[in-house]
Amino acid sequence: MKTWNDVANLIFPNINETIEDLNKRFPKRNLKEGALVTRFAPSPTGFLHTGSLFTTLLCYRFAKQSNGIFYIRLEDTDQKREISGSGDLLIKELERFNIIPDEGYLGDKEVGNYGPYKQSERGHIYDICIKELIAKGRAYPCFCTQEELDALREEQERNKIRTGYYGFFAKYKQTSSDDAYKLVSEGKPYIIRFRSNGSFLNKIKVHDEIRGDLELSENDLDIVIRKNDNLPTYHFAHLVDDHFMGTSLVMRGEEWLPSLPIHIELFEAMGWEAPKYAHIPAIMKMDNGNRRKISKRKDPEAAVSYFIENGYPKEGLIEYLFTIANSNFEEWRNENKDKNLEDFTITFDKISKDGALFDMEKIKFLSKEYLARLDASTLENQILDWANVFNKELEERILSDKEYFKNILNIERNIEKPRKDYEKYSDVKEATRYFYKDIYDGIDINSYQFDHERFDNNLIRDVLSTYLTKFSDVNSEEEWFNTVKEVTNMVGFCDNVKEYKKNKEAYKGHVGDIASMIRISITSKSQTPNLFAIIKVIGFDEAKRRINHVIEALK
RNA sequence: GGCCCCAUGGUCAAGCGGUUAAGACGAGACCCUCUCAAGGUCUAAUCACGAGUUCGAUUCUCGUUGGGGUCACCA
Repeated sequence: MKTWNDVANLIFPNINETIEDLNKRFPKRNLKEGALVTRFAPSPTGFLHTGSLFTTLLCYRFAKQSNGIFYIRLEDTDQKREISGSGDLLIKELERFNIIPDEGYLGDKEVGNYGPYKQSERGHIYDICIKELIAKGRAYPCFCTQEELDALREEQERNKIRTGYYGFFAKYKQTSSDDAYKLVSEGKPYIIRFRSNGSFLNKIKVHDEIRGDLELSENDLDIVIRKNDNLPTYHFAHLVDDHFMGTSLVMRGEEWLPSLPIHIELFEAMGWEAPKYAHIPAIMKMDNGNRRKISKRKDPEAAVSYFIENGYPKEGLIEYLFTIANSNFEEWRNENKDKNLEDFTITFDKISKDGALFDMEKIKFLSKEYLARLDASTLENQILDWANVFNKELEERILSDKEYFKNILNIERNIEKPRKDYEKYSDVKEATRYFYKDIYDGIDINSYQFDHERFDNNLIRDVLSTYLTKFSDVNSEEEWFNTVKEVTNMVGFCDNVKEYKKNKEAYKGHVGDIASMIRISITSKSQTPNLFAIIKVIGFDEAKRRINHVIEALK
């Protein structure tokens, strides 16, 4: 007669260590009361997902604000879906968002005493646990073929009963240790399943940090814990890793909630204390009137790289994610505009229970807000960083005269209510074109947006010529605008817009029309920041040259 | 379909048995103004429905409806 212990030894002849040995190798962390250990555990299957960034941001903050540990573990147990190099990329993208792990898988290296932090390198550890589970009779080999499993599912679906490998349908659950031993030694292919003792009819009480007390059906599924590639499934790897790595808080997407009973039973079977769980709602998107989870396939904004490539400041995205993470964040931010994110304490009870619709408008608003509050040098550097990778032409233009570019950025900046012109770095290129002589000279005069309905070329030339006779290099905006008003009166326009509106027939136009002609001449555009500020940046002589240039061109 | 989660304006949401039901984004209006971007002031817009508990329900309970998730040798 063979026992389960014999089966365990047959399957794992070379495993001599025990769970007890592992407990010694990975001792309990010595952290002070309340310190949380959290982790980001990505699969290396592509770029960083906006939803992952969201969850990670929360994990990171919870660890940091409690003086705990945040680490990264690479969940690379699905070799079929793995995209090589994406693990490194994930780390780099996280770094860009100032998420610096205390330990774990860091791309080119690993830091920390609880490794390895790549699941594909932890096979030995899982096997030790599985071996003990088999010896205890809580796991067993299952010899079902994929075809058998498919047939089972089909049959269950046909009979409208719950699908899955459980109870009566668990073909090898009742197989004796003797028979199992025989089948394994015959070389029949198998995988390892967990032996559940649960009943679907029983309810278990579980606590979720976000959702509170929940009543879920007990698990009765004999889930696969070791696949035929000898690697564990997510469920089992989660159990073992989060136990030995000392994770105290597991934050993950709410799609994991249905499998929570599995994890609870797994922890019980091992005799380990389960971590706290917090299931984060998914970020949603409106699609044809229906909500759905944002998906990398359909939604560009589901990839964090979308924001980076398009030149959104990372701070805008982070601020946005905080507003949907904690509903009191916006209020706090409005009262503490200059404080760092780290000064805000996030709490579980302010995390929404249902998924927010992704609001691009709000990100734009927050990005504008952020960029407007930066000083010119910082902004210049950020734009350069972006342009260096994504827009060489812009980079070259800025580098041709950094000081000049900074002057442009400084227009109406260092004041209480700074301009909000840019929502992303990429906006700068178009918005600042006319400041550059060569670009300005290349613009077709016919594209200038003069109001030809009201003013013909002769009148415009007359106005500009008159203006040139009065135009001088003054230092204050008031002085400058007085000149404009003076010219306004000289050419029979009204220097007061309100006055003009009351009595339109008496004048050819108003001071705004005059300013507009000058503006268009100098910038080629009808909408610009403060004209005087622009003249100051490009210089009096250049402004004069441009006006002359337009007078000539309009002949 | 089974199971689970969720439900306040267009969006994010405050509220935790009695409120004129906050605030932010967005929308609209007006003011300011040499245009724009802002800024200021204001407006419109929400408790999914039906029972029950209660003197009183947005709030508590149940049901209905709706939305979402999940049912793999993927995570």
